[in-house]
Amino acid sequence: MSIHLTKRELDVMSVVWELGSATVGEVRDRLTDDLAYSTVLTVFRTLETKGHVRHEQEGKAFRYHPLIQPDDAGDSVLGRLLNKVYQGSREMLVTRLVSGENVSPEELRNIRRMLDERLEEMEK
Amino acid sequence: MSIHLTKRELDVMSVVWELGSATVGEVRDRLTDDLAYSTVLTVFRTLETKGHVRHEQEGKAFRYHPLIQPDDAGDSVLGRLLNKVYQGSREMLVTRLVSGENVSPEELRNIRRMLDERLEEMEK
DNA sequence: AATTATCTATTAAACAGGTAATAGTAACAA
DNA sequence: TTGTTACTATTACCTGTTTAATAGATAATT
Repeated sequence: MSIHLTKRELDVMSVVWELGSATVGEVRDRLTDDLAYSTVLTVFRTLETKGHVRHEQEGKAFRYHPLIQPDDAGDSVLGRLLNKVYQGSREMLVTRLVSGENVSPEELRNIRRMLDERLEEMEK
Repeated sequence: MSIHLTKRELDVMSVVWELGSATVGEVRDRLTDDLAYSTVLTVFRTLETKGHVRHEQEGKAFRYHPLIQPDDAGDSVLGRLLNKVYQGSREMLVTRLVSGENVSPEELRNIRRMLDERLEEMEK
């Protein structure tokens, strides 16, 4: 049902999503942790086995394409977080999300506007 | 730095937070998955090793008390989710959080009000 | 053509997570 | 006091995750 990614798998998928598609080398260069080439390759292998990416040949290398989107992976985490940590209260979760210094007023206003639109949508 | 809980650890902590404190039996009774007594005990053991709970004797049983709060555990998950899945965009995350059928207009309005208050707070 | 660099494939090993059986212990009930 | 019950302690096993060394293949370079 819901997709679970391990920490490393998420690290790799994150880069793939960001770039649209990626090779082992590209991912390796972007990861903060300095992993061996074969390590990143192994992660891609498992991701492919699980059906989360596919690859095509590009020169001598493989280029990997995502078969799942961020939301697919996010939903399960978000759901568990919501229920197990914030007792199902979206408000509590968002409250925590927007507390902290580095959150700009603009971002808050954007979120508010999004909520307005969604509320209007629901009225209809 | 940030606290990481595994799936089962989170299941157990969730009950402990909800009840304020809990014994192995109490947790076991509340979990949807039917785990052996010793399984739940083992999870408590690791939680205690990691410093997330402490216990005191109560009759012949142990009563476990939380040493971390929901937010402590939530922040790391939320942070990783925000950065790896939603590319740092809180708006994208909240958008996904409030999409879905079972979100009431009231809840959305409450969140909006919370944002208003927080925005006002920032003006000062 | 030979060398070098870059890639994939294979294999494996160390570690963490999840589960529980079994043994031992303490309290309680008859 | 003896048996039963509810608990903790110990130990172990299986699976998945993470990491990488090494070998083999392919492309680029000189």
